[in-house]
Amino acid sequence: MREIAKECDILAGSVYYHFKSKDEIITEILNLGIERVTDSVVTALAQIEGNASFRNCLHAAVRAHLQAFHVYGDYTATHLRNFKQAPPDVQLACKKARDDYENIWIGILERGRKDRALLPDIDLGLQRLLLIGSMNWTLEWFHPQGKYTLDELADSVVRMFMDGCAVRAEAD
Amino acid sequence: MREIAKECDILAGSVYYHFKSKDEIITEILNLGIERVTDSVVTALAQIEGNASFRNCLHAAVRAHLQAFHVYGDYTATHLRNFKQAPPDVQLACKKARDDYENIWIGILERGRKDRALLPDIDLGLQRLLLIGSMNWTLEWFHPQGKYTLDELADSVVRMFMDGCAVRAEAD
DNA sequence: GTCTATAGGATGATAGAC
DNA sequence: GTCTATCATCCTATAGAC
Repeated sequence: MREIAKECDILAGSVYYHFKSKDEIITEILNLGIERVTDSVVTALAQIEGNASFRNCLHAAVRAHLQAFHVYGDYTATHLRNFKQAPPDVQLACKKARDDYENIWIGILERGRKDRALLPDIDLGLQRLLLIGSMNWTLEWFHPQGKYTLDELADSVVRMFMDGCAVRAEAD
Repeated sequence: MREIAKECDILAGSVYYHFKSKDEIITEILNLGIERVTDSVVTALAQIEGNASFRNCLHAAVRAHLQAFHVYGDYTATHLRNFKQAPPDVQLACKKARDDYENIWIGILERGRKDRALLPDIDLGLQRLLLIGSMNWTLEWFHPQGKYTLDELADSVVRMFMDGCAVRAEAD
């Protein structure tokens, strides 16, 4: 609380005029994090043409998700890093926003299946969690100014999810 | 420190007979975490036959990595969850063990390329980080007693990494 | 809306007895 | 090897003045 107050050039006690408790601050930060990444993905999807392929939609969503915490998003990065460690009632207060965001991804992948762009025999729930996991874990190692650009990262994520890395038998 | 001591049925001050500081305890826990997952993967790779395919090797390593923090591994899970937030000198004290473990995965994927099992034009460094990320993030959502078994999880990870989820054009 | 002042408790760590 | 006792500092939060 003292550090937060200092950043605002006030003293610790004064923060309690704006927020009832530390947990209320955390709740607001975590919810802002989900709102930002939701906005980022929704906006990206709205900007592509109506007849874009599933692959292009997926690519736009992946890029927007990654951008949300690597380029703009302190709130989103904080959400990803700290949600699991937050107190139970704080986690509960984020549930709706998290579910809404999850449903966006469920919708994206379901569309892929409907378009026959995704294999019919895979578990979309499991694949979705692995896809999002591969993106979220980039918080641990990716730096936008480093060896790879964010666009290269997004390309690789889509490519691994869609095509994999294996050499296919030529007789396929 | 008081909680750690309680778990050992001693008092907080007595812990300092065994460890110089809290950071020394953290360092030891984090290093144990890497040692355990390293052992798990090395053992799994040693147990498969010498002429096993790259895909089988990868599968064994993936399964061992996931087992290390979902079945046995409190130390490994703690490492994954807390390394990034640990003090700089603690992180430094884990560097060697982490590099050694990373090199195991680099070796696995390089073998895949040498065997022509992996596409020649992908960046193995980037793919490795995405693969490991998709596994490590399962800490956030996977429960061994839940909807999916650990074996199903391992299968899905390998399948996404190798084959992807996209329907391939039949004319390929 | 911010301040001063402080309550009430937790924290990491130490000194010296046993 | 563990204890008692404690230091010095940190923390979240509150009450009341300005």
